[in-house]
Amino acid sequence: MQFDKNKPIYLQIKREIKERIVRKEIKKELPTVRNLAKEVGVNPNTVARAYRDLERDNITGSRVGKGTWVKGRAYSKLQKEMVEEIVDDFIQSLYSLGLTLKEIKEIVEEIDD
Amino acid sequence: MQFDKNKPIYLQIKREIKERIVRKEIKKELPTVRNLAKEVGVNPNTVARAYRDLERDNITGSRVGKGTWVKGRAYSKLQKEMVEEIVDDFIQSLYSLGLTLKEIKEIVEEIDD
Amino acid sequence: MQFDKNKPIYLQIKREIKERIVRKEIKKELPTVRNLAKEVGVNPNTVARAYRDLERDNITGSRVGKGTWVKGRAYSKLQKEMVEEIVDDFIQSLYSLGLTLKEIKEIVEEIDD
Amino acid sequence: MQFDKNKPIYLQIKREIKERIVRKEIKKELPTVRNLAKEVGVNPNTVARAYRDLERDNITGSRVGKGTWVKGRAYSKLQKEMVEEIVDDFIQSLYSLGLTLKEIKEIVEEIDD
DNA sequence: GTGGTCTAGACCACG
DNA sequence: GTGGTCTAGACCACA
Repeated sequence: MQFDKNKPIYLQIKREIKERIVRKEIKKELPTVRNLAKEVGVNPNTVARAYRDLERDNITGSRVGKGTWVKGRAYSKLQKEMVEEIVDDFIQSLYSLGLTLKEIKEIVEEIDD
Repeated sequence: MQFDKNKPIYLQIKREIKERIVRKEIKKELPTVRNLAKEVGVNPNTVARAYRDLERDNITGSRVGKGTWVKGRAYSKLQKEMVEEIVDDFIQSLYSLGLTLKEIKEIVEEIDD
Repeated sequence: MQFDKNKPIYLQIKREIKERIVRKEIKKELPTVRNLAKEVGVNPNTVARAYRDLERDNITGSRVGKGTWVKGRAYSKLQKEMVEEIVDDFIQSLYSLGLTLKEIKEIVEEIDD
Repeated sequence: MQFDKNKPIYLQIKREIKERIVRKEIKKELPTVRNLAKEVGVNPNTVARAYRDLERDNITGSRVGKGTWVKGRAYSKLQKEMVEEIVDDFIQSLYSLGLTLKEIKEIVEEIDD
């Protein structure tokens, strides 16, 4: 995995996990701390910190000896929350530049990539 | 001014200035370092650093005793650059969640705020 | 049964058993390891560990083929010990916040739940 | 500072800080991470973790280069929250042993330590 | 084998 | 000088 060196790695891992959950690549069990650490090439502590954050946000649960898993209702909640946040930030950012909602919609309509 | 504590203040000030330029609230003269520092409630050093960055990015020019001003072609360049970056990030973020361009456009169309 | 994830399950089970003894819901015979494991939804090993602890603390006795039982004087001893510990912890915790015994007593008097 | 080896040190530090705030021994500025680490004899990372937790709980704020401080309304909120939690736990624990509110109140009235 | 905690030591950018 | 991040490596108790 490639990391943006300007952002904390543990936050990038956290986001990656959340995206995998929303894309349904992770349905229940998360990789173990050590396995993911090896996979992405970082220290296990760094992955553990991302996992701690996810659990604090009520997205995952864990138990020593049992592993880490996605909580029951996390998927649908996550999907909705993340899309909303991204859209809100987008609108807000363009508002800050003085664009109107009409102009924003026109810009998006013309995207063809 | 409210600052997001996860991002360096000097970068938030820099962005604020750029937004004011794009919104044409600043047309030529920037506030003095001291005045802006007082206005947003931070150390003058922090504002000075933002100003240094803006000059390095060729957006502003300055001379001792003459203050700081927006360079000639900065406005149109800035406007285009910032909008592009915001839109690209937006599309990329939703792609990462598995959405298609069609779905993204539908979401934006339905915004009514 | 609901478990506090910050405490070892076997300790929570141990406590649950002790509470049942003090509440006289268990007078002599303890449930078998397997039955209790099924009842509370954990691995029998975890229950077995709790039972081992109880026996080590001289609260229960067991013999193969005869099951596990509460020892003769355990009830009154347990009752006294547990209440004392809870009360001491309570007083100590409020002392740590700077409250006086008088204030603590007033708080308790006003409870009406 | 003495630590209970059965509980995570960072949680004990967190609690200690909260108690100091409620007792008004800390009014605004917290000790720096490194100073507190030296004072209590643990690794700075351990103190940093406690501080992170406090900030997550909206009790403190911090900035790199500026230090850590108690947030404006944290004191009164903390005082109330901590007392409530301790009292609730106390009542709940004795309920679990089968005591009635009347019995609990009698026990507390008789404390003379 | 699992997550959790802790130490030691390093580096970084902010203010 | 400050908090924040990261690595390396160790130990622990739980399941």
